[in-house]
Amino acid sequence: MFALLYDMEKEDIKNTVKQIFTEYLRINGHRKTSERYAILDAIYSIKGHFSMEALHDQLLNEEHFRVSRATLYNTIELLLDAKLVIKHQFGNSSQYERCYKMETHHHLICTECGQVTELPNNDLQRIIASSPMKRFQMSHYTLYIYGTCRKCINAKKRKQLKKNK
Amino acid sequence: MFALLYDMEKEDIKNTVKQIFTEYLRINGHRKTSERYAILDAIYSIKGHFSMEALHDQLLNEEHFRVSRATLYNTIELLLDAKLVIKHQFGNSSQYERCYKMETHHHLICTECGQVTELPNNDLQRIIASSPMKRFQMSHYTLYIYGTCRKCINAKKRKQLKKNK
DNA sequence: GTCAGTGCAAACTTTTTGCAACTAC
DNA sequence: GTAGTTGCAAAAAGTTTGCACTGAC
Repeated sequence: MFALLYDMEKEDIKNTVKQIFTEYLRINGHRKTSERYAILDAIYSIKGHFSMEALHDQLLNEEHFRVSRATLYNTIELLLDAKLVIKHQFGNSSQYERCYKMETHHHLICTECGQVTELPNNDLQRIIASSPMKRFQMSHYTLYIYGTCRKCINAKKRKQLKKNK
Repeated sequence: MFALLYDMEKEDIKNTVKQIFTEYLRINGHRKTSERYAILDAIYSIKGHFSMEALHDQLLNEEHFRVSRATLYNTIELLLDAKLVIKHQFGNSSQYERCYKMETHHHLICTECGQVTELPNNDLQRIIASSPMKRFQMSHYTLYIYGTCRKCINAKKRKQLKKNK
């Protein structure tokens, strides 16, 4: 039952972003192509952040929809502009994330293994949003906290112990 | 006189990071090569953030020292590990920045023109540093605030006015 | 019918890698 | 002398671009 409700909500969001995107395309004189809607749908089916490759795979394997990389990059650009997607740059390749109705969260990035986890913190969010900024109109922000995750802390400890034996 | 003092302080910092690096190399069993020290020196001669290309140019033109890209990437890796340099990823290429005795600052990134400016904010810094994080050992963080800079806000306004005429 | 959008492949940019030569230890 | 480092060039990875074809309007 709860799962069903959750799925309905997810479909709601998908429909809403589709409407927002349609409106965006209309205002900016862009065409409504099946590729663009397929890409938007795929993105809003992915839970966390994703790379271009992952998005391409999602489309191909889950939605059985093949698009060229050119179109992918093209469409992401529109979605960024429409504020439906946000771009990150941890690691070596760009990472993207859907951002409509997403809870605010920050990113913990392990410099040992590259794992990215999310850290919700509303207080921090509020403070940053109300931070005084002269001569600058803020649209969004990203906070990346680098360090060592539990797993890698333990791995390091084991390594150290072994060395001292 | 003040300029002189400032220069002396700058030399002080250069010497200190040199010592830290020497110690780092010793502990980790790496060799002390002239390339490594030249790169460190070049980095601490650059004021803000820099790309690999800019660093290569700085070495070639200002310090008259030629190193291969392989060595540059190699050495930056050591400097990151030694916590003497921090890595950013705005734009398309990685940007680096010296971080010994740097005042804490955050980055305002204009999504129109790509300009990056620095925003000092110690309150924010304190709050982030004391933010509770389970199972994660923080080493450093980066806060990027995206939006539109004054120059581009004005440019937009002018464009809008022109349109409405 | 027109032209924005797409797919494809080639080009470009940034970073990584393999290997021979070099040099710090 | 040995093994870590360097330079070079080639390869890899990620992104952009040019061009002919397609399809939204």
